[in-house]
Amino acid sequence: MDPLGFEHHDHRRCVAAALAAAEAHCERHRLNLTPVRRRVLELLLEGHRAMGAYDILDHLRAEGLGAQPPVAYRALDFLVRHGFAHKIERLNAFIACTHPETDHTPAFLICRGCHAVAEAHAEPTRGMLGRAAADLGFEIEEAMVEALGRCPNCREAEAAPCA
Amino acid sequence: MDPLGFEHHDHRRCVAAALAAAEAHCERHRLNLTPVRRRVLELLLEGHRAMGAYDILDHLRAEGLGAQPPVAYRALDFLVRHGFAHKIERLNAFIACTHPETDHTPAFLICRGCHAVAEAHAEPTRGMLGRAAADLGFEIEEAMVEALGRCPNCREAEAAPCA
DNA sequence: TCTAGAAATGTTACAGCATAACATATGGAG
DNA sequence: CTCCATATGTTATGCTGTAACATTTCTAGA
Ligand SMILES: [Zn+2]
Ligand SMILES: [Zn+2]
Ligand SMILES: [Zn+2]
Ligand SMILES: [Zn+2]
Repeated sequence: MDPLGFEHHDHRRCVAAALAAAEAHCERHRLNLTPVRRRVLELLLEGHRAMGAYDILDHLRAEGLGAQPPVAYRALDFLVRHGFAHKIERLNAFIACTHPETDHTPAFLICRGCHAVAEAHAEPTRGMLGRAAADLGFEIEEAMVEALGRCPNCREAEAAPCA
Repeated sequence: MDPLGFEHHDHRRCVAAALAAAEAHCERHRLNLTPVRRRVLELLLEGHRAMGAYDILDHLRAEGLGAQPPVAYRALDFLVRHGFAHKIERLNAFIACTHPETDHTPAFLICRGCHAVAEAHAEPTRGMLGRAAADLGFEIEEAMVEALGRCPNCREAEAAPCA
C-alpha cells in the first residue's frame, strides 16, 4: 500500500490515470460525473495539493463553468461523498484522494514549509483511539487524522542552507 | 490515565478544581491569567462542551468584558497556546482541556447526537501514522485526531425508544 | 407522447469564522 | 521618568460555507 509521498513523479500521467479511473468508477456505479464535477476533480489532481473552495471557484469562473460558491461546494461535496477527494479540516481545503476505490480512513501529513500534503492510512478503530472509544462505549463512525510537520524536502533545505 | 468520558459528574467541583489548577500553573510559570482569559476558561469549563468563539464572545459582551471578536480570539489563543484549551477543527470550536499540565496529543470523540466531546490520548508518532511518517521522512510536530460517532447515552436512546 | 418527478445547475443573499491594522492603556526595567 | 513589552479596545474586512428559490435537464412511467 504505497503511501504516495513527497517525491516527484510523472504528473501528467498521474492526473490522466486518476481521471480515467474516476470515469470508469462512475460508469460502473451509475454516478453522474458531470462537466463541473469532472473539471473540479481535474483541478484538484492537477494542483496536487490542498485547494480552497474559492481557489477552485476562481478557475471555474474563468472557464465559464459557474460563478457562485454553491457551484464549487456542490461539486466538492459530490467528490468527497464518493471518495474522489477529501477535506482537510486544518486547512479548510480539499485534495484529490490518492487511492480511491479502496475504503479507507485517510491520515494527512501536512508540511508547514511547502504546504505539500501526503495521504497515508489510519486505522482509527485500532490503537489507543479505538481502545479509548471502546472503554467509553463510543462508536466511531468516521475519523479525521491530520499531522503538521516538515516534509523531507523542507527538512533538507533547512539542514543545508547551501548559500 | 482516566479518559474522562460521557458520564455525569460533580460539575461545580470539576470547574473549580480546573480553574484553581490553571491559576496555580500560571502563577508558577509567570503567565498572566487576566480577567478575560480567566473568564473564557471558566466559560469553557462550565459549558463542558465545544463552544464557538462567538458563543464565548456573546457571554463576554453580556458581562462587559469585551465586545469585539479579537477579544475572544485572543483569549482563546492564549488558552490554546498554554494547553488550557484545545481547538476542535471539525467543529470550528474550542473546549477546555481535561488534563492540562501533562504534555499530550488530544484525540476527540465527538457525538453526532448530543454534541458531547470526550478527550482521549493519541500517540501520533506510534502506530500506522508514525510508520507512514517515518517511511516518508516526514517529521510530525503536531497531530489532530477527531472521531465522529455516537456516545453511549445516544446509542442507548436509539436502541430503546421507550415510548 | 405526454407528464410528473428527480437530479443538477444557477443565482441571490446571508450566516459564521477569523484576522489585519491601528489606537489606547497598563505595568515593569533601567 | 522613560522606554518597552504586554494586554486591551475598536474598526473594518476577508475567508468559509449555506439557505432558499428559480431554472434546466433527464428519465421513468402513464
Ligand atoms: Zn483517500
Ligand atoms: Zn515541505
Ligand atoms: Zn488536553
Ligand atoms: Zn451523545
